[in-house]
Amino acid sequence: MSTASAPRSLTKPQARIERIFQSIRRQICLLDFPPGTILREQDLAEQFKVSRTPIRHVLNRLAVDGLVESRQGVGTTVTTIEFKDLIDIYYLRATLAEAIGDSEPLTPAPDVFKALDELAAKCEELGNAVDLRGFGEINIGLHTQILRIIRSRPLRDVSDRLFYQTVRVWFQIVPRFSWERAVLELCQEIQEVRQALARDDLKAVGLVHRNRLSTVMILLHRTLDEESAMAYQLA
Amino acid sequence: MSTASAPRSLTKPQARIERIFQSIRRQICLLDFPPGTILREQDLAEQFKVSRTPIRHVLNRLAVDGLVESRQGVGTTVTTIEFKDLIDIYYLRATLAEAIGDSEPLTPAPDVFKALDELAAKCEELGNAVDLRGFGEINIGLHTQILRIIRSRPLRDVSDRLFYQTVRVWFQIVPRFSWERAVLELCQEIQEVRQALARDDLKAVGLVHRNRLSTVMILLHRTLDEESAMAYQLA
DNA sequence: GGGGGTGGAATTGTATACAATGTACCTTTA
DNA sequence: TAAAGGTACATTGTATACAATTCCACCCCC
Repeated sequence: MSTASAPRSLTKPQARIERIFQSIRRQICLLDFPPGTILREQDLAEQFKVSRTPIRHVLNRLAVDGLVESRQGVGTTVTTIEFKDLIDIYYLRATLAEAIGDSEPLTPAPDVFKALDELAAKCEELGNAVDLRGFGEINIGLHTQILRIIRSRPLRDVSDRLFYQTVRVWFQIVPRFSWERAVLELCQEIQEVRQALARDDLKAVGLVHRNRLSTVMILLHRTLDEESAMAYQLA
Repeated sequence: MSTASAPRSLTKPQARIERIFQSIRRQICLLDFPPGTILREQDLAEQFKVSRTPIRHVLNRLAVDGLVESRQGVGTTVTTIEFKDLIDIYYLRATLAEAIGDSEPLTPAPDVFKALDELAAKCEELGNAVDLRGFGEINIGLHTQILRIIRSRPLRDVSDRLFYQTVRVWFQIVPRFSWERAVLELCQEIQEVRQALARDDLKAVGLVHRNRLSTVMILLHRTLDEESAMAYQLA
């Protein structure tokens, strides 16, 4: 991934680290770096044209979020989220989604609607051919817009972290499920969020979001049960 | 991953960083380092007998949690949590506390009871004289024990982070309120948590906890209103 | 032919020198 | 005298050399 031309003198160091962090996190969550990938600090340093030091800060933060794991003498590997944790996180996210609307109404910036419309358009196109990466990108896009209407900063921070801990699950779920239905439900959520937003009904936004999270959670439970059954058959 | 997970071995570098992290965080939250304090990396390095490098990792993590803030050329200062954020966090914590009991019952380790009894004893003693630091220590102790009965690791991690973002508020609240009542309510929560735990009623533990958080939240709202009134009078 | 030990290469963790930056104080000038 | 500018110092951010650790291939020995 090519980094933008670096006017280093104009960018504050913390902002640069933040950019690198988001870039690597995105690559992890879109499976450009699939689980198990070994990220070498030296390679990343060369890619981003910095030394290992700021890269280590970024990896350290990713490790706190559980997206990578560093072991001395081995390397920094992209993690696989435990299935059990995945369900727990989805339960948390569903709970928190209900809390989105519990604050005073927040009039969203006008470009939120534009962004949502663009996402909806892209999502429609997805129906034509299976494109998991595109699906992931739209998911991230929707998440980004939902974040923007959450007034409470702590809630925003927690939601963001939990989201990025779980996005990758779609790459496992969709193939075992139905591409058409996954796309359809994503389209529906975007539309419903947009409509709820248009009537300043934050509570509805939260509930729409909660319901889709809940759907995924049920799917995860089903998958877990199937795996348990498989294990039982083998035993 | 986070502080909630058990350290592997105290000899490994990651464990050492974890120890330093918890040490500094504790000192911040007990106001050994009051808000506004400038933490110099060199001083901390000498204090912990390491170089600046691991100290920087720790401070970086504390900065992510919002407990400190680093500015190049100035220093790393202990932050003051915004009042608005404080209320939001308490609302979040109250919401999450209700979710504690939503998982399958978890039989607590026997030493949880012992730890709670010790905390209760210490809390009784607090009634004799005002001791804000002791109050904070018991608060942290209670939190630590409650963490141990949360099965869901993601919920544990989030709860832990939010707790340490808000403990310091007691040092503001108690003086403006009533020392006796604060101690009494803390004692009550410890007792009620212990009782609920004794009958394997995790849901009750969560609700007891939620109720106290809710009490604090109301207090915070009241304080906020008073400050608004003051500002109004001045204007 | 197999098992275990040994050395080398690769990688993360640490220490340290240097660069960038902000603050305070002092100097100079209108 | 006050204000503007510059200079020195302290601090964080970065780069890099070195230490610690791990993995693996190779080889020796049985």
